[in-house]
Amino acid sequence: MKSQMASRRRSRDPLTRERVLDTAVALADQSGIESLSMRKLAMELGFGAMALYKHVANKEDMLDAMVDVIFNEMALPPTEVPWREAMRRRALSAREVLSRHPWAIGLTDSRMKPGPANLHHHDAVLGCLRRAGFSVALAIHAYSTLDSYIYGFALQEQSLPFDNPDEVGDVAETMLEGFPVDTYPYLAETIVAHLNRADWEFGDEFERGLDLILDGLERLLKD
Amino acid sequence: MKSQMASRRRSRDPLTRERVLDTAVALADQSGIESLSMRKLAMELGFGAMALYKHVANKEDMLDAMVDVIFNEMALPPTEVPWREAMRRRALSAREVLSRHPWAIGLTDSRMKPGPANLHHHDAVLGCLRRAGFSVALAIHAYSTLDSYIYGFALQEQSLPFDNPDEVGDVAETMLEGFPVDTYPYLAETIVAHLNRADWEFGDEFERGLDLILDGLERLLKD
DNA sequence: TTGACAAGCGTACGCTGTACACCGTAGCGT
DNA sequence: ACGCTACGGTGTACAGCGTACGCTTGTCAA
Repeated sequence: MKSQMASRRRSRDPLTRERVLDTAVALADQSGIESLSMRKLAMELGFGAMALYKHVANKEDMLDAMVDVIFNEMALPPTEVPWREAMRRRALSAREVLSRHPWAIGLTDSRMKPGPANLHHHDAVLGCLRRAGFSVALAIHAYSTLDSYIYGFALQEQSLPFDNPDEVGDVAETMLEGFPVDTYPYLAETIVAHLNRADWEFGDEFERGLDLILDGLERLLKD
Repeated sequence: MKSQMASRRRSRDPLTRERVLDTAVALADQSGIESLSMRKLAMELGFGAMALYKHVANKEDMLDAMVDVIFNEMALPPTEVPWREAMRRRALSAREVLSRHPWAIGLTDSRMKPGPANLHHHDAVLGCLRRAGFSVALAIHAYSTLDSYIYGFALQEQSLPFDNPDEVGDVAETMLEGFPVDTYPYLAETIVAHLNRADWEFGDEFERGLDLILDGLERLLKD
């Protein structure tokens, strides 16, 4: 009789921190971080709002933990390949994860408290570089440059005014109508150029820039 | 008699959109964007909360406009110097502005509506590159790579756990106490290395990475 | 059996953004 | 000179937010 009751509500298994965080991430993915409220999250889980606070100190703490959850999704640099390929794979994975969870990027705002997954990731990346012969200073430099690029690209990608490649043409057209071509001649030129290349994907730029940076780092390492 | 009254309150001159935006930026700079509320902003200006809405459609609109205000602060690439130097100066200016207004970085979240200053800036940068001989595709590539780096660096800088170079030593020490050295050996190594270099500034990394990217772009341009 | 403890609930408080009705004044057409 | 309109600023009100606090209930140890 008790077990019959248990299956009435889809979420009547007990609440856990993990379940809270995973659901919060899912909700943020589908509706945006700004619309994620404790009440809605609790309702989604089938509990009262205050139940969450038994598993999470407060919303700040929850957001920090959510960031660590998505850090956990990013692939560590594989150890069995040369540093350049390892860094490349990690970067691609990081970008992919960040574009699945775009809200995580802006969340670093004043969020200067790294979680364990974050620390572990940092350690793995630094280790990969050090073992490949990078000095401590050069490893920091490489890391800083690569991560700046990765996060920055994700940030830009997220704020593009289109969501998928098909829309590029439409957006370009409406933009051209909107503003005077002679005020922004180069911008206009660029947009027109993309009207004719329906196959263009902003995402492809990522690997080109990444390789440019990796080339530079390789050169620095050789000296 | 009227003019005597006029000087009673420091803000009794009429409200303008510009005054609203400037004060909002100042308030965000000093107390963080998350504590910027319409009521507090209005009070700072010496008006009722709803008075703001005569000059700003809503908070979203205001935030968009604030971003454009800080875009206006960033130096355009100068036209009288070669492209590489022009890009370099623009990048340094952009970073400086973003580090004075850190809240602006995270604000691009879903803020895919560029203001006029933003568009003008884009146009100037693209123009600088095109005039220097970059093809449209290469100009986009260069722009995307540089801006990703600039924004990403600002993002990272903002989320560092220290606010000025003097604190680096202290933070490093407390971090080392906090976590097991053998769990994060490379991280620990890196921290220790910085304990001994009190003169290190994360900001210096910016120019090194920037030059690395500019080197790469120069090579691409030559082909 | 008792007693402690943990999980979840309900209510309430102070804060937020902003819709709406209202008012005084400046400027304009007549 | 008169009246009208439009505009800038105000006050109130409402729904939604994060969360402090006290309560109930179920579980397990002693």
